[in-house]
Amino acid sequence: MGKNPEEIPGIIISRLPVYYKHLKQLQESSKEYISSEELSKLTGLSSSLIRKDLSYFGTFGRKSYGYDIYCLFQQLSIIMGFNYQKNLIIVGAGYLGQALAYNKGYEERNYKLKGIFDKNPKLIGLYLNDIIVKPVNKIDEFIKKENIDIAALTVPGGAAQKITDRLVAAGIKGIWDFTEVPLKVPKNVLLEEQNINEGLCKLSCVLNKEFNEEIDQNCEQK
Amino acid sequence: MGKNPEEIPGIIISRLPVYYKHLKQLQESSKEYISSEELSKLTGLSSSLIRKDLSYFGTFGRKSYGYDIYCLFQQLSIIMGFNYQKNLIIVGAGYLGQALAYNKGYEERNYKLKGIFDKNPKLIGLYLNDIIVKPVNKIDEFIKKENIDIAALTVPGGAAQKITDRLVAAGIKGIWDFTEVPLKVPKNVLLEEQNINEGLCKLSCVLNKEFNEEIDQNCEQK
DNA sequence: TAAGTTATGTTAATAATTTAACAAAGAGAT
DNA sequence: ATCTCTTTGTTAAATTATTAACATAACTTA
Repeated sequence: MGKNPEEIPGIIISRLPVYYKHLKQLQESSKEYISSEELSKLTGLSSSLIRKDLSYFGTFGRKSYGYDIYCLFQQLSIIMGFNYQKNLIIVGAGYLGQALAYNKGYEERNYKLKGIFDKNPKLIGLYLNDIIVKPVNKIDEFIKKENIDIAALTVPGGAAQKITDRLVAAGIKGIWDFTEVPLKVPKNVLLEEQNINEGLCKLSCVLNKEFNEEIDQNCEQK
Repeated sequence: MGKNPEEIPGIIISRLPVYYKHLKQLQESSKEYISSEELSKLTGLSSSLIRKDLSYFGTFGRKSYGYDIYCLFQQLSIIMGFNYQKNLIIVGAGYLGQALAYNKGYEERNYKLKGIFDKNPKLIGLYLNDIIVKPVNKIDEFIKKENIDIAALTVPGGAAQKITDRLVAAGIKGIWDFTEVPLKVPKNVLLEEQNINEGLCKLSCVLNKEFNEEIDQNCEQK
């Protein structure tokens, strides 16, 4: 049929990696099928929600068996676009950029790390995971020639918007943004904010809540 | 009053770092007040939603002026628990662990990096951002003695659950999880999954959607 | 001091998401 | 072949989240 104009709800997309992670692990077991009820126990999501999420993309289950683990994993891979190659560059070869250079997650998702760029002369020429760090002034040409789809942005906040504009002008399709500053990109460019420190915010926010509740309880007891 | 038993909805918590980021940047300008309407333009969230989110925590605005940028920033910091110190350790001193050792985000959020652990003898003894890498067998004692609240987990997937159990047994309050595997923790321990590669999933999922739509359109034209 | 603006905080309406319920399909047992 | 059991995919209900509307408060100008 082709559910063309309808966008996949972001909230569903955000759960796909959860299913993916568990199905990947399940493949190491001898289990062949898994029910939505079992998946529910593993993921903490309700079985109803899992069935609904999956049914959004098609009919993958088998009545009274459940889902074929291998097939569902393959289907999810296709849904998440892992079946064709995406070309990636890293912009900023500091500590975080280096960690991304050695990240193990690219291959299974069919991302191909094509280049690493920095403006610091001390880093240029360095090899990271067999890829040489190039000067950032070659970046525009490289994006066009090598058909780069996605740029991981790990530059200091002050430089971020300027380099972003440049990436956009060169035709980048998506930015995997590790900076801490608000970036502006045109609507046709994807911006995926991967703010590391957001996790710290959530953790202390909830810890703080629990901490305050303890205090409240102590007060009430008096 | 004390809104005790009610938990802060996760969806609101997830927007707090967005407000925080923009207010931080706004402090560099000479602006003193900002309206929900202006914040809406910056964040892309509706002004109504912004007012509602903020009103969840109290009455911070001033009629016909808007919000005092500095005060709101301070309030958000308190809400997210940045007003008291959280002690942090990094478990796993590989590339990602090293990047986290040099992460600049701790100080402003009042996280204190107290220790780094690894089992690899080649890494033990190494100094990362002036902190020595210790052997992982000292970790239990360290957590208790140094009152560690949060552990950043950057070990290989295979070792993750085992070390998690150990952290939990030692009394850790939260785990900032960078592994790719599903972890099990008891309900009283916070688990914040900071899966780096989730961003790649979302990016290619949406790119894939657009790619398929282009194909669909080409087919229809025939 | 009154009229006109601005922008909040909150209530009401709408939309999105999740859960619950169940009919239908299929498998296994008798 | 029939009965029972399992588990899906889907429809309906309940819940949660977002947007729109507006009364109220406070500032500005005349």
